[in-house]
Amino acid sequence: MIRTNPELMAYAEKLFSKGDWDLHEESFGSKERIMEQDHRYGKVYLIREGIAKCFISDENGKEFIQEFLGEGMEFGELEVFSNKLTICAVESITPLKAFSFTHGCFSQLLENDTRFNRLVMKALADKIRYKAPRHSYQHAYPIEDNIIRLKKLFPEFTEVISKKDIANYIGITTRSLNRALKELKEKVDR
Amino acid sequence: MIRTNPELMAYAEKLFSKGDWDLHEESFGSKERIMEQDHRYGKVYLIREGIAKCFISDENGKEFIQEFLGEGMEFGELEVFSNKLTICAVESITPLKAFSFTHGCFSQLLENDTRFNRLVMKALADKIRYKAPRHSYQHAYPIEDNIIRLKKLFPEFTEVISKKDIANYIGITTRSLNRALKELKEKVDR
DNA sequence: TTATTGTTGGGACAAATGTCCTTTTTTAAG
DNA sequence: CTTAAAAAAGGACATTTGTCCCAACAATAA
Repeated sequence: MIRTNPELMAYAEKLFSKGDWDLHEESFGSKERIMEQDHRYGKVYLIREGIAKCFISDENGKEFIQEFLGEGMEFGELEVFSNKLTICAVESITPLKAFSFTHGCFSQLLENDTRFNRLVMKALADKIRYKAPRHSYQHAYPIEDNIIRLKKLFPEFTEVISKKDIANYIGITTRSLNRALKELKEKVDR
Repeated sequence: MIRTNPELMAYAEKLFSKGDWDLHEESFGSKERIMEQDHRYGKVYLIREGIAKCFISDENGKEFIQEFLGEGMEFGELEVFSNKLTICAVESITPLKAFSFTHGCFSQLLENDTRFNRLVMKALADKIRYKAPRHSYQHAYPIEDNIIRLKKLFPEFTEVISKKDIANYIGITTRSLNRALKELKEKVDR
């Protein structure tokens, strides 16, 4: 549920400590908006510590959460390749520390550092791999099954993430989430 | 709805005609299963001509279509980076011609050909960009709106793709699709 | 402390969607 | 041309989920 990428994390740490590259660390408080949707930025971020959410919102203000980002996850990287506007907003859930690359620096690293290139490529591939079954599962099964699945994957999810965010992640209303949670508890009690 | 990638297509064409690389062309009839889910293959395909569907199916046999692949779209490339099993099955809808790269060849191209590397990277990024709003939209809006949207994007979609596939793409049953289509027509007639 | 706002939990009803079948239409095969 | 098989359309009903509320309970600021 909260995705991480230890390998990329470790490599970024190494790059940072070597200091050859124009790599910075930025800090954010919790609930801070780091990126807006449909905007243009010149930076790629890589989370060093903390949790953020990456989400799309529509005209009616409904949010749909794409991913919860943990250590080693990047965001803002898609815009390096296509020069389009951001599709997601990113907001910190906990206080955050993140590395930031300028687009230029990120591009140069991709070109000159084969290992970095491969790690970023793999990170992209993983994002795709991860999304596919998630959405199909959410459609195909009732809400209850989805919650059971989340609980197995990430037992403490209700403590870290608000009900609203969880609902927006599954793509349902909080009302439906509560209903499902209640029915689940009743089943367990019986 | 049916995705394409002309840039990558053109570049593959060029690579193929130069003949420096171990690149082959394969042909498939319509409704042929090219890749199974949860299997391992040693090849990456790039569609040269025709349309295929890429889908996940669950234990109950329900299919959920991830993408309709047209010219210039790759599949089987994710497994080059992570050495895991396929998450999707791929089946041709129309007769198909496709380039095939061995994993080895694909990897070497990535390492030695900067332009190829960048094109593949961009293709991955586009797959992510494309998926995000699609799923959020499908959740947030009623079926009818989704169909109107598809019609705008791809007016002739009912002629090429079966109702069942369209329903599996939107993540609904054929019954619901028919109901929505009927109501739409009635609204237009009035 | 006292408002104030935000989060959570849930009742009642409406609307959307799925399930199960049957009928009609189209396509393919003999 | 006829028949079998597959795809499309839709009726009737059940179920799920959403909408619109309101109440309880924090957490926060004044």
